Amino acid sequence: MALGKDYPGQDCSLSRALEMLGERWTLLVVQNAIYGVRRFSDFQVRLDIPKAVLSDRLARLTEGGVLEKRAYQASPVRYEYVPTDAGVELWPVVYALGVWGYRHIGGEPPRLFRHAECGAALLPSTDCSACGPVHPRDVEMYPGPGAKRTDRVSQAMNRPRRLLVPVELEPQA
Amino acid sequence: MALGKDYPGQDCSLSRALEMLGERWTLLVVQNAIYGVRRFSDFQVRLDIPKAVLSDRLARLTEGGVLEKRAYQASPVRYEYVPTDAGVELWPVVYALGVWGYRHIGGEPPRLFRHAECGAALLPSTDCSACGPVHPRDVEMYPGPGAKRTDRVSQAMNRPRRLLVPVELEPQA
DNA sequence: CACCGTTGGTTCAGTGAATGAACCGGGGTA
DNA sequence: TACCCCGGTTCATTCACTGAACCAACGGTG
Repeated sequence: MALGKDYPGQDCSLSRALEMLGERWTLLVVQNAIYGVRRFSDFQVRLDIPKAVLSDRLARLTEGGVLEKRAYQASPVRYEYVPTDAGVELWPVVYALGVWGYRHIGGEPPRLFRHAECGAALLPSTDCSACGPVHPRDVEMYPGPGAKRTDRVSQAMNRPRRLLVPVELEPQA
Repeated sequence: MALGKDYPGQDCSLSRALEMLGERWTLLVVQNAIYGVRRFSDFQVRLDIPKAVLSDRLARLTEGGVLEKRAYQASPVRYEYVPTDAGVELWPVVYALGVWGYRHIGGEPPRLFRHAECGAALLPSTDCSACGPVHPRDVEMYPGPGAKRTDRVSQAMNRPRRLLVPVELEPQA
């Protein structure tokens, strides 16, 4: 969406945010990063995203300070992409858009969220209905009736789990 | 972004929301509709958006139930686009993305927001720091240090005003 | 040693979408 | 009559997305 062609002349914070996040796939990558997806191949499996686009999006998000790229092993060197603080602060955006999609476009919710400390559901905002504002690390995600994907990464995410905790795959059968 | 090419196989509410809202310009159109912009030419002046794209976005948002198109006069027939309830519910999304853009990309905020009843600023969420959740119609917007646009529509929006109230232009000099 | 699998990519041709300029048509207004 | 406003449509060019093929480093297997 952006890539050299910005929203020219806009004085708006929203347009600046969309420069970074508004391209196709970008916000889905960020969402999955918050859900704990870390590795190139895991993003690819879960999103069915063309490799060239994923490569571009990860690079731009890294450059823009939303994700951090780091080697999690040497020889062979392998990379993971971890949300920065700025990335974690996109949780309200991702959640609000998801709630809107569920409410106004329909279908079953594929994932539900509750405050891990007290078990209460989140509001339409990311606040806990009992305790108020909740950091995403204290949010537990569990599968809802709309969960349909069967790839290995999605399966690993189908157990109740906290946000931001890295997804670990089962060793392959 | 979408237009026949969806996010195939995604079971996610976010991807469904992005089908409707994720194309270039779409969220900026929604934002301005919430700010009170109503007419084709006013969107165009404020956004510097190509007419063909604006036409497409307004049609898709109307079809998707985010905006309602209605004639505000006959002879000559003239149309306005007004946010539906579903459109108004995008206020938290628009606000959260704007806050993120301001915090993490920088620049001065072009607009500030306060709870009209009590005058207190909004939190990073759309809640009032004193009173809790606030409907957008009770939010007052006023220009911040980053307001730069000089077109007639932006000028008309530079007085403190409630969200959702239609922008009325001064008769031209 | 040859070969294969995994991870994390790049390259490239084809297709679809955005851009910006030109044009259009129904009414008012001078 | 001529001109302007509003709300568009059309079209050639440019740009981005897609999907398939390819690549390279390394480890493991026979």
